[in-house]
Amino acid sequence: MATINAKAEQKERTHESILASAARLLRSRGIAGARVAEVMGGAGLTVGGFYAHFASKEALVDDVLRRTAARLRERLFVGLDAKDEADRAEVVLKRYLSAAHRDDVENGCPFPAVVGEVATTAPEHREVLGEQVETFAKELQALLPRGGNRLAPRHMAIGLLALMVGGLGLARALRGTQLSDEVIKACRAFGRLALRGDEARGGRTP
Amino acid sequence: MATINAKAEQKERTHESILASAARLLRSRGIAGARVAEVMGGAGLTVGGFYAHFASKEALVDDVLRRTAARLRERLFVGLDAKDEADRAEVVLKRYLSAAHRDDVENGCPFPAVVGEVATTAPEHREVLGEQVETFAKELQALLPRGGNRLAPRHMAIGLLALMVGGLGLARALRGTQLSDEVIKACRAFGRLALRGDEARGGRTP
DNA sequence: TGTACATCAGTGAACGCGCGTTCACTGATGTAC
DNA sequence: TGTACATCAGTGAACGCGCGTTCACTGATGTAC
Repeated sequence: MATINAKAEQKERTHESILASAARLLRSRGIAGARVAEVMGGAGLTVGGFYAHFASKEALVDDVLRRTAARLRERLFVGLDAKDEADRAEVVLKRYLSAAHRDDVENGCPFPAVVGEVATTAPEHREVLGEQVETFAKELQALLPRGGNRLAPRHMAIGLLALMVGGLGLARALRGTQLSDEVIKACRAFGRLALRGDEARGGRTP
Repeated sequence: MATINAKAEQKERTHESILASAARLLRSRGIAGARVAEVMGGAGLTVGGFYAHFASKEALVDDVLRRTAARLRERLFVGLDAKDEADRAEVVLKRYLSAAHRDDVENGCPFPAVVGEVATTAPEHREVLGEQVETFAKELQALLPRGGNRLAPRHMAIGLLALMVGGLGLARALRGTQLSDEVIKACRAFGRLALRGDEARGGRTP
């Protein structure tokens, strides 16, 4: 019997490296652009072996969406306990809307690469995307200061998410141009204004 | 000679109907999803004739992007002179972030369908997309009230654009779910808050 | 412990399909004389 | 005005290519006795 299951362990390692390769490709090339043969190549394997690990490309994409979204949340929401309650969301905003995040496509947020395709040609991933958007919004909402009075916290969280996804998506699409940098800066400032505007007591000025 | 150029006129009409068909398909299926054969079919023609009108699919997509973005601006920015200066941007926000706009994909904003692909698999359209984003931001900026003091008007315009594109993109990706409606509502409220927060005089509350 | 058999992750070629583009052809329109 | 020729928008089949998936095969690992 040797090791209890050297074979199963090896398979699990392979499975992980396929997922890692797919996670990189999905985020940098989108759903259609993440080709099965290339995913397997990125894991040091050949095409045919893919179906010993996943029922279909669709199943792979769903798995990868869940994992990359979860990893994004971890990275984005870590170490906020030490921060002042009023600053937490602003820290998230800065982490998300940064040139570093825009440029590190392979390890960043999967939403911008995927939202358009789910709307147009890949509705089969709508449910998973919905789950992940919902989870993200809920966790972000939990970080918001309680003092907000003008906007429901859930609306604040969803609005911030849309601003971040829209801003990062545009910035990535325009990568290399001056506008790309402006988009990041503008969305940061815009988000900060909304966050602080929610704290401000004053109504509209006459 | 008969009519001076019945042939040329017919060709121009055909050209327009190809563009109209492509405009519908590009917005509802994205770049890759808007197939040349289907575009021609939508104009009542067959594939082969396409190249009498466009040098390539790439050229068609660029033309369509320019036209659909221009038409969007017209629809979005029309009839605002009658409105109070402070309300104009809010009207645009409501027009853009509406269930009607989400559902009328074929006639709506082309950005959500296209941004992801330009970032991932179709960088050849980056320049045109950049032009259109720039133009949109400039025209939106011109509508903003002058009183704003906390946020540069250009940042306000770009932030609103990112929020709108991100919000509509998410809402379309999640079409048919409750979250989709929430996204629209939340982004509207979020954008309004930012617009009004910019007018408010008060700084942060202690 | 050894030996014969079973399992199954991974290989690499092949399959079927759909795409953008090309091309020989057609027929209606326009031109030359 | 009539006639022969030129033009060219549009047709529809074919081309080359890349994709997701299938499948017969392999060899290392695990099991039975």
